[in-house]
Amino acid sequence: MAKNTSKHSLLSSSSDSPEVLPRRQERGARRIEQLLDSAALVFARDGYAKATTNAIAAEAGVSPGSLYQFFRNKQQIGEALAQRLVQRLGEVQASIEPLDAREQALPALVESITARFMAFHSANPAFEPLLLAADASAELAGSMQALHVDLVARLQQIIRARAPASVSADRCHLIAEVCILIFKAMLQTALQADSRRVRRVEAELKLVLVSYLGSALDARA
Amino acid sequence: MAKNTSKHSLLSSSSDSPEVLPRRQERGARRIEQLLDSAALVFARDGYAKATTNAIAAEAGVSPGSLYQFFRNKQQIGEALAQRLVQRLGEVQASIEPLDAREQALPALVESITARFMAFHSANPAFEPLLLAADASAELAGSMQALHVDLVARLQQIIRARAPASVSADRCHLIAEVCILIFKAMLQTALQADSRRVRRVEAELKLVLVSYLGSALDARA
Amino acid sequence: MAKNTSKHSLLSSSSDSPEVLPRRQERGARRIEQLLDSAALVFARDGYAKATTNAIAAEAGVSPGSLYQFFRNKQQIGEALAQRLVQRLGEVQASIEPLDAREQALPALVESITARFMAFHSANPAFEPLLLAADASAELAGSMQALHVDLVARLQQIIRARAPASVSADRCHLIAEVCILIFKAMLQTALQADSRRVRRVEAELKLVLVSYLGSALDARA
Amino acid sequence: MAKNTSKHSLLSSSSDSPEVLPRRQERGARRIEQLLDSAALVFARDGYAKATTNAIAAEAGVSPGSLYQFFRNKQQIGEALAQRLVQRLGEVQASIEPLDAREQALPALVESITARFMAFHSANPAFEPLLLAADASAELAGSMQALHVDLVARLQQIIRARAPASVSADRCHLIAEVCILIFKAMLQTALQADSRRVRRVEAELKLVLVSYLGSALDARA
DNA sequence: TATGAATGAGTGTTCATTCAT
DNA sequence: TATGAATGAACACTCATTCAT
Repeated sequence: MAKNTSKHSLLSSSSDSPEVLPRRQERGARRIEQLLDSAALVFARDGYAKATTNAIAAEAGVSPGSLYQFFRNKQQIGEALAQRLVQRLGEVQASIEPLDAREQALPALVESITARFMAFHSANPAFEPLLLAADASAELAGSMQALHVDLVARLQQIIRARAPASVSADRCHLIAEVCILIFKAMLQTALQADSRRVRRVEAELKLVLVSYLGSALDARA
Repeated sequence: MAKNTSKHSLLSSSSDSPEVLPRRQERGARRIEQLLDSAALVFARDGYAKATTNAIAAEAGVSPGSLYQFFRNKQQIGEALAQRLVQRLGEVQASIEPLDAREQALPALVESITARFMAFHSANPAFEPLLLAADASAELAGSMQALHVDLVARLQQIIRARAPASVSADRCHLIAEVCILIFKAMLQTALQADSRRVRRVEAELKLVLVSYLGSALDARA
Repeated sequence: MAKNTSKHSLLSSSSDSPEVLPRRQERGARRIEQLLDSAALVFARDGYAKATTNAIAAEAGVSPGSLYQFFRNKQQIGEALAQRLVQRLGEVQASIEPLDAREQALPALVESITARFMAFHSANPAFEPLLLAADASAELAGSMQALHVDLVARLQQIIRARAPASVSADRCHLIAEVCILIFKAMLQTALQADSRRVRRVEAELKLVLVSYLGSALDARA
Repeated sequence: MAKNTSKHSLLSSSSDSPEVLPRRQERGARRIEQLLDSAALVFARDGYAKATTNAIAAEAGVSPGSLYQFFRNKQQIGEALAQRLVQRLGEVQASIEPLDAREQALPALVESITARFMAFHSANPAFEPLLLAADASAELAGSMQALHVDLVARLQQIIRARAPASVSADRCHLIAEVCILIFKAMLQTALQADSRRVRRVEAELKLVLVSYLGSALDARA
């Protein structure tokens, strides 16, 4: 039942699971985390395409060969990173109490979702380069798709809680998808040097979401 | 009418006569167009980062060396392509009669702008990979910036024509910028195989824009 | 006696134990020697400018990539070779008992210095192409400068031992420098096919040196 | 008898030869001179090996194709330049009254020869890079050999005039050869930035020559 | 398990030379 | 004759991946 025996769980410890994990696996899991951290750093610094596996290994202070003990190839590193992001997203959401979507005013709702999204982005610097790489070269599309789907699913739940009965589940899904698209757009401006401009664009995108959700979730729609 | 509207000449004209361009330069310009066409194809197929200059040359049916007769390096090919997009955008806009922005209903306005944008995208397959490359690696950021600025400026004009006096030019600029961001997001879904889903997302993004512009350009705002 | 007199290590030692060098590093150092040998051969055969890194790798029986595991680029290969020459020069000088410069007659002194110089040249076929490359393209000038300086310094010592007190250290330096210049000129004839002519020129250059040193070190000068 | 119908003669004019040269050839000769001037410049700037034919053409303001109308390949350009140097050397020598070798004191003789040599070097910036290229890659050795031989022959004459009868022609040749070697060594220092050092070395090399010639031409030798 | 040397196809780019105009 | 585009083999160098130790 406990799903968090997953190797890569940040929270897993040797005692939280009834079956005691061998030291070996534990060490291996720690190593993987460490390597993914380095990969995230390098991807964030150089972008996925320009990042080299050697640079990742060097960043982690291990040899290239060691890297390949844990990952079949570069792509798999990206995929594992994406998986980790999915998982962390889950942890974040689980750790905080769910938004009281029904009660909050739309602007406040958008504000809080946005804030979380941006916070997640800040805390996970590999988030955005992976998103871009997935769009740009389709080699990561598969694994990032999982992240996308996860993101959409989470948002869909919130939206459904808020939507009038007249709005179908399917429609909610679509709406969630579009919101995610807009969040991604936001992400890409977030990198820019001019932070004042970034803040203005962010504020504006919140307005976009509020307006859009206002129309889309209108009971009369 | 005059032939020297030659658009992309990288060659310095010997300036003998303003009227007649030497055959040589004409041929050179044609070659450049042809090479850019091939580059666009390859960028669209493989993405900017994975595209190789040799592949571009092969696609154009010329030797690698020929490519470098016209472009200093790979980056410059991307830049020239971006320039060409800027210019084509201008041509498109010039060729059609200006939108009567003041008269059209908001949905119709959004519809027509979107349609043009998507048509441009379809007609220029390199548009989107370049956009992505610019976001992903910053080596094209400079030249794509120009395209972005151009896009924003054009949209800003339309928006200003439509906006009430209470909305400042600066704000119009911001609004235009945000719209472009949303258009870009649209682009990225446009590539997907499932065309039905694409159409639904597109329809939804139009709703996004209509809602947003409705709020943003509201005289009472 | 200790093994860690390893000479050319470009690798940072992990400094675990001063006594026993890891096998790895030893192998690496050997490989570097081997690669430099091949480089010396190829430089000697083709000259520095025309030598290709691929040819050097092929000569060493390794892949091009292997070369770059040890050297950043072609220039660095030349530089490492120059360093090795400097070091070997030191070894040679250390291995033989110092010339009793004060006692020997000038012709005998010149003869023995010349003989060593030419022997060194014969034993190190890359000596001369590197010297030429340094003169011709300035990209190796820096590292060959070191060799030049070393050469001059060694000769200066010998000359000072011999010179009367009236000759300043500075002047000795200049004299040494000029002698080295003449040695270099000698080197360039040493390559020629006609060995009889070579021997005659060599004999003549010794006369040059004897005459010159005779004048320059004359107590009355 | 008149040997200066040679195409490349700097001094040839349409009237100095009994057979009137067609305009075509005249123009061609001028073009060749012009191209060689550019080549000299580029060789002096970049060295022979790094100089590109395209750069030479560009420097001359002509197309690469034009260059190959006059020279079969890069090597031939170097060779033509060498030939021109030989010829200019002849002109220089012819234009000034011959050294009164017999009368001058040795130091004065050396001084004047050196001065001419260095002046020639300054006036012909391609002199030295070609010399180096000839030594470094043997592809120019043939044509530079001609220059070398010419140089030696000229010097041999002077030396013979000065040498006592006891010194054979053959020996004079050898002496001349060695002097040229020393001159070349001088050339290589002449490029250096530190002009004070250059002058000191030059002075010293004159001493070398005086001492050497003093010994070599001594009647008792 | 960890290392780091080894691999080798492939990358962007160059440049002497040719050729159509 | 002059042009400049075209050529293409070659170059220096990279990097994802493998392998001997």
